[in-house]
Amino acid sequence: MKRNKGKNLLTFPDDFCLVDVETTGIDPEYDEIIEIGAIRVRNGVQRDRFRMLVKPAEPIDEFIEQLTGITNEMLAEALPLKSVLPVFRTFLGDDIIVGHNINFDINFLYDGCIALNLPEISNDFVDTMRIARFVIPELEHHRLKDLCKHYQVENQHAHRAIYDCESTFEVLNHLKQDFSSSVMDWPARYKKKAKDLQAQTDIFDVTHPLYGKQCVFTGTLSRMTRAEAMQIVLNLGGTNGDNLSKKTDYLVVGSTEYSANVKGGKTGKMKKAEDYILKGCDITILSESAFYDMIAE
DNA sequence: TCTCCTCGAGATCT
DNA sequence: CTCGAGGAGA
Repeated sequence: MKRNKGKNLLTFPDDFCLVDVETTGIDPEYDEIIEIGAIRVRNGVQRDRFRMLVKPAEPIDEFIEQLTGITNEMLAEALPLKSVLPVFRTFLGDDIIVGHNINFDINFLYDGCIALNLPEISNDFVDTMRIARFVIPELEHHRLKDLCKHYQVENQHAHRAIYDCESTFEVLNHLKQDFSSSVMDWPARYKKKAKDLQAQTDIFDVTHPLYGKQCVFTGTLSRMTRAEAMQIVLNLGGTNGDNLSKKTDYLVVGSTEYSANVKGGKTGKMKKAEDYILKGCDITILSESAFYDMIAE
C-alpha cells in the first residue's frame, strides 16, 4: 500500500515540529514504536514538547535495550500506541515535520495513524540528512552522530527520542547558518520558479526603477538565493521571468563560476540578451552589485 | 536549453 | 529513500 505523504521540502522553516521515534527495529511492517519525542518550534524558538514511551506488543530485544537505554522494565508501565498516538497526532497538527532521515519516523507514524483511524500524516517535511549532504558534502558520513560531532553538538542521551530531537534542532540551526553564509544554492530542479512566487505587499513605490519591470536572473548570486532576489523584485512591484524574452527589462548576472556547463563564460540567457539588444530591444544587463544598489533603498 | 524518463550506486533510520 | 548520469524528445 502506497503512503500519501507530504512534500519533502528543501527549506529552513521558522515554524515546525521536530520529531523522532524509537522502535524495535527498522522495518515498519514488522517493528513497533517504543518512544515518541517531539518539539514544537515557533519562529525558530522551542515552545512545547511531547515525550512518551509506548508499550509494544512484544518485549524488546537486548540490542534495542542497549542501543536506546529503554528497558522492558520501563516499557511495562508505558501506555500502548492506541493511547499515545492520538495525543501525538493532536500535538503534531499540520506542522512541517523536521527530523533526521525523517522518512523513517514518518513511515512508522503514518502506518500507525492509518491503523488507528487517525488523520493521515500528509504533513510536508524537512530531512536534515538530505540538507546536510548538500551543505557539508565533504563529510564522509551524514549520520546524526557525525553531524553532532562536526558541529560540536552534545548528544549524551543519543537514541532517546526527545534528546535526538534536541540534537537535530541544534544541527538544523548550524546547517541553516552554513547554508546562508555560503554562495551555494539548492540544485536547479528545486529552485523556485518565477510563477511560484507573489508579492508580499500591495503598497508599491511607483517611482522605483524596478516598478513594472521584468527581471530575469542568470548565474549564482552571492548574497542571496535567486528565490529571495525574485521576492524582492516582486515586493518592489516588478515581475520575474524564468527565461529571457522581448518583454524582459533587466538581466541580472550573478557568478557563473559554479555552473558546470559555462564555467566563467556567457550563459545562454546572456547571449540571448545581447542578441535582443542588437535587434533594438530595450534590455539592460545588470551586474550583481548594480542590482544590489538598485534594491538598496 | 529544458523536461521527463530510467538506471544503478550509496546511505540512513532502530 | 535520494542523487547523478545518460538518453529521448521537444
